Amino acid sequence: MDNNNNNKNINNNESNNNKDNLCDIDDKNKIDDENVLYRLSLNPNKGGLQNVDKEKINKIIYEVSKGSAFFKNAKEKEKAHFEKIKEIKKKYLFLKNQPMEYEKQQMKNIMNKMESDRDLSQYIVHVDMDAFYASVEELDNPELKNKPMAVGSKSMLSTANYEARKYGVRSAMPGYIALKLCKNLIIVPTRFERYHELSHQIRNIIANYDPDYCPASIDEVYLNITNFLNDNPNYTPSKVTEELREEIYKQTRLTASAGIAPNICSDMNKPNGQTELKNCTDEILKFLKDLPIGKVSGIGKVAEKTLNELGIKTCGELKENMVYIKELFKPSSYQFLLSASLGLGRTKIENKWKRKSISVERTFSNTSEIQKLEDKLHEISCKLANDVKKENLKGKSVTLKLKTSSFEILTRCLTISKYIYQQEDLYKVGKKVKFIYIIFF
DNA sequence: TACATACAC
DNA sequence: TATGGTGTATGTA
Repeated sequence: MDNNNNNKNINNNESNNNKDNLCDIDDKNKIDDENVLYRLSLNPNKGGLQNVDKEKINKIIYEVSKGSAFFKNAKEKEKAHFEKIKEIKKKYLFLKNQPMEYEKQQMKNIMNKMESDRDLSQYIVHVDMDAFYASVEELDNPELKNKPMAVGSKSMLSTANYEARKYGVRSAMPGYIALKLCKNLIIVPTRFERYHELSHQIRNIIANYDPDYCPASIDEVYLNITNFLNDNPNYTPSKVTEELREEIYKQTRLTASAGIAPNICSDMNKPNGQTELKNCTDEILKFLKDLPIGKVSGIGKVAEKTLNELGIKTCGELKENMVYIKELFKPSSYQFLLSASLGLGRTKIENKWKRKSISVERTFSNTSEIQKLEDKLHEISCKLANDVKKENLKGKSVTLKLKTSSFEILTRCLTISKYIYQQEDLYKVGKKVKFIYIIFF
């Protein structure tokens, strides 16, 4: 009997354990996959419209993606990140149990110093075109208006109009997945020349308010309107920004959104809106207090998740935890996060951009034929030589980047003694980096 | 210098 | 059928 009972107990325990283990594995996989979805930037929570059925959208995206090599690769990366987070968490818990009195005082001093250096004299405006590519397509083809539409291809979308965003369609989403979310979605191909043309037009308008404006991308500009305000005392920052946006609309029939702030710029009121943050420390800190850290430019999916795992979700919480961040992160990350937590952005707009690299990359279907790879190398070296010639550049470091069929990215780099710029030389050096093929065969 | 990772758009 | 292209910064070895 005893034996039997014992056996039974053991059996029960074992089966319970097994069951628990299975549950754990199932749950863990489920959580992992959710994390992967989030990592893929397909989480509709971020940016865009709020009134989307997030659950439904995520489910569709998951069903389409889950078996793919792309998803598998993302999952591997997610696992690696999870390990890193575990380490950081461990250190964090340890630090949390320390008094850290000295460090806390030190952090207070650092913050006070930075606070007293805060420059509130400059009025910086960040102008951002609404769904730029999509809006340009609607402009040139009004029939597309009020219909769900995205710019790109079945493989990849650049932008979606607001009608399409209601279905969860987003930039950086493959078109074929977008079509599952919205079967009436119209996908139009990109026309970069046209976007550049309008971008140029928009920058000319902006130059009237600050000739030293700084383009941040094809559809985004930073400008300093302090001088303009001094020269035109009857204007307020809001009024300048309104007029500027109106002028853009008048001349291009495209809408822009803007953030006005002394040192932190945000696009809280999109589309076709603007938000002003007064040049006043209290208002800046109040704004930051509940601002999700992921909204800060420079904090992407990885950093956001790392911080979230430490229980830090807002800039206010970030500020409160800076003592620990200083110990847990690398100096430059710490410096960046410290500035972000205080809302210290740029107060100087500089547009002395100097190119540091130039590149060409092409994605092609899976192959392991050397000839095809060499043909590709030839193709990109031609395009690169062309671009290099246009800008009168030369270089002596050549990097070859390879994406495998499992979406792993490998780079191999070779630095040579003299500067080159001709296609033949680029191709030759590219071929020299051939041990990249060895990985294959 | 070589390579990887993160980030923005 | 199918998950891009260009450029920058930074950490690590």
